[in-house]
Amino acid sequence: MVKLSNYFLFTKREDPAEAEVISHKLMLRANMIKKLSSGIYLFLPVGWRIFKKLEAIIREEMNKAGAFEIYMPAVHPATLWRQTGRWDIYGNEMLKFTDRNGRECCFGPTHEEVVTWLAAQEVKSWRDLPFTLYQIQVKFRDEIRPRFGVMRSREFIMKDAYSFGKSQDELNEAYDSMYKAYWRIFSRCDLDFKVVEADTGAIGGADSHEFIVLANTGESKIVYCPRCGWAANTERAELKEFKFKKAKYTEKKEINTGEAKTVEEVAKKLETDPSEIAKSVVFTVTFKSKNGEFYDENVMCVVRGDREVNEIKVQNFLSKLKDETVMGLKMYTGEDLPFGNIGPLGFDGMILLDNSLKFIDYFIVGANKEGYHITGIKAGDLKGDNYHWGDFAEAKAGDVCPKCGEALNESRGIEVGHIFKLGIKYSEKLGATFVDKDGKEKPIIMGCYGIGVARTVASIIEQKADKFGCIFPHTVSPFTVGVIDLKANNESSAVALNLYQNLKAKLFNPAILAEDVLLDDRDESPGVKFADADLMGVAYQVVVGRSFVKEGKVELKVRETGERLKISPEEVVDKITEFINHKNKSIEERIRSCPLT
RNA sequence: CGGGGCGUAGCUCAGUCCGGUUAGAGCGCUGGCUUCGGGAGCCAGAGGUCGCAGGUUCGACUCCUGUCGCCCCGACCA
Repeated sequence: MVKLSNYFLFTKREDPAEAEVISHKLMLRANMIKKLSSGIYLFLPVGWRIFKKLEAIIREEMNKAGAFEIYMPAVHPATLWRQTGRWDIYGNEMLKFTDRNGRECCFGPTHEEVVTWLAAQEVKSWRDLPFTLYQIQVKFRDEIRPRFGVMRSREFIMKDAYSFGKSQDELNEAYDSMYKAYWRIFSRCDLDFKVVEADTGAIGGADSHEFIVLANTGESKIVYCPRCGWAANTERAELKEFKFKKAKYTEKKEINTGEAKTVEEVAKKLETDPSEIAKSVVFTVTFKSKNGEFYDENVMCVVRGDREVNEIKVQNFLSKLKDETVMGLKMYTGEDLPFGNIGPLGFDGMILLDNSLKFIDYFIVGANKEGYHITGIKAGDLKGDNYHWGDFAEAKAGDVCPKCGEALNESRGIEVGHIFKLGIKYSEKLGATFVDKDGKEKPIIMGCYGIGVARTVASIIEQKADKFGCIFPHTVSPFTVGVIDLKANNESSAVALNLYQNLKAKLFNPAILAEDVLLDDRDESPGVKFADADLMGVAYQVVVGRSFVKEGKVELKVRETGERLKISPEEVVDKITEFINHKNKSIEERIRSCPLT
């Protein structure tokens, strides 16, 4: 029985001071979540119902994709994480502690180590493969700055899946099947999302895609091609060519640029385009060598002046080049360099040159001397053992699509899902091997696949909310139907109760082990009831009030479209079923648009 | 980790600069009456060790020191 008169719901009229973005404000106001401490939240009945409905969708799709559900512990021994080297790499984001016996532990930020340990324990033969395991479980990541409510919280629940196979083909197959499952999951949430090529970050591996919900408040930036559909995270987007520029200064010459330091200042002073200035940035890069020692090295990165350096690309390039782990990089802060006048000619150290510099005939570099720059430099002038050409620039709108040449669009979004082809990165280190048909012992080939469950809920709100509150499709709405009893007269309440009984029998939802219908029987004014139903995002609202007294009809309102119908109480169940079927059809259509079939 | 801001009733905030009786408002809450289609009205009421700990002072919500918590920005292009 969900009668609001005795339900646990305390909605707020005003925006809480602590919230910045719409989804966070609404989740707090609708009493879906409650903050206990920075980045740590309780889920309350309304919020937990939404969560449970989404969780059930995820579980259903994972099972349909052939994955097996398990549950792994939150607390892990340090030894496992030391074996993969991630005890250090994960750094302060991992919550570490020591138990009463002095054993070092961590609260798991992810589960590659544990699940690979499991596979190492159990898998022996090629006959045992392939399989995919998943769990919906709590994680802890001690984020630098938790933000936006449950969108970036420290403790959070993630669906994480791990595939194990004996060949690249089997990995590809598992990867594609997760891709399709994710497509179905986010389609069933009625989300507008894009799948983009992504960087693999701390998890590691080769191929990777992110599922990004388009929203202006998102923390991810993506570029996508309006013609061929190619899309990538700007951190990752491989750029092959740039719009070619012609330089104003073609003569090689040292010139006085005085106080001009930034690219913009120098370009203004020389009355030319910023793209003609080479932007030189020096990083202090911390490496971890094979024998576990940390050391720093200064590396210069040079991009065309209209570009920005992409640190992740720099990091990935360096770790591949040296075959060592890059722990991180910072801007170099030493006093010995003439900042604003530094350049790749005569710099003592490794120099990374971005391909964008090849798309201008001549450019201007810092002279490594206070107040001076050198004009008329060609890409060919930068030669030597310490020079490395590569892709180090961040993609942005207007860039050339590497697949078809069209100008790219840029958008912001929220990363709700991420899939990786891990390969043998973890299985090798943790001894997860199998004996193949040829009698040889080989490492298992792995993939991993994650969804932020609460983040997905927040992103639905973020993308759909209006001035009245949350909007959900019935698939994840806290209540598919809300019967609002305005207590117009004695008879009307009986009709409302009756409607509620009929609907809840029909709309019992096994996902939440409860009926999916709400009865607002509170002694409140009509405005309060309408406002609360809208705030929570009740998908279909049946109002029993004035029109019932006048004409014996109730009003059916569709939250998403605002559409209102006056119908007799007998028609309500059929009409709602009709709306739901219609919505399901459009969701089906979205599912069918998946590029993988 | 650096910078900024905030902490006063359940919530949103005044008051603090310039120390001085019983610390305020709106919303919410309790009781009563009226009302009943988009956050109703009137009346009566409850609710606060002013984040915490020290200090200065005849006197501290107010000034000083420390501490805890929360939020925002930055930690990236010289």
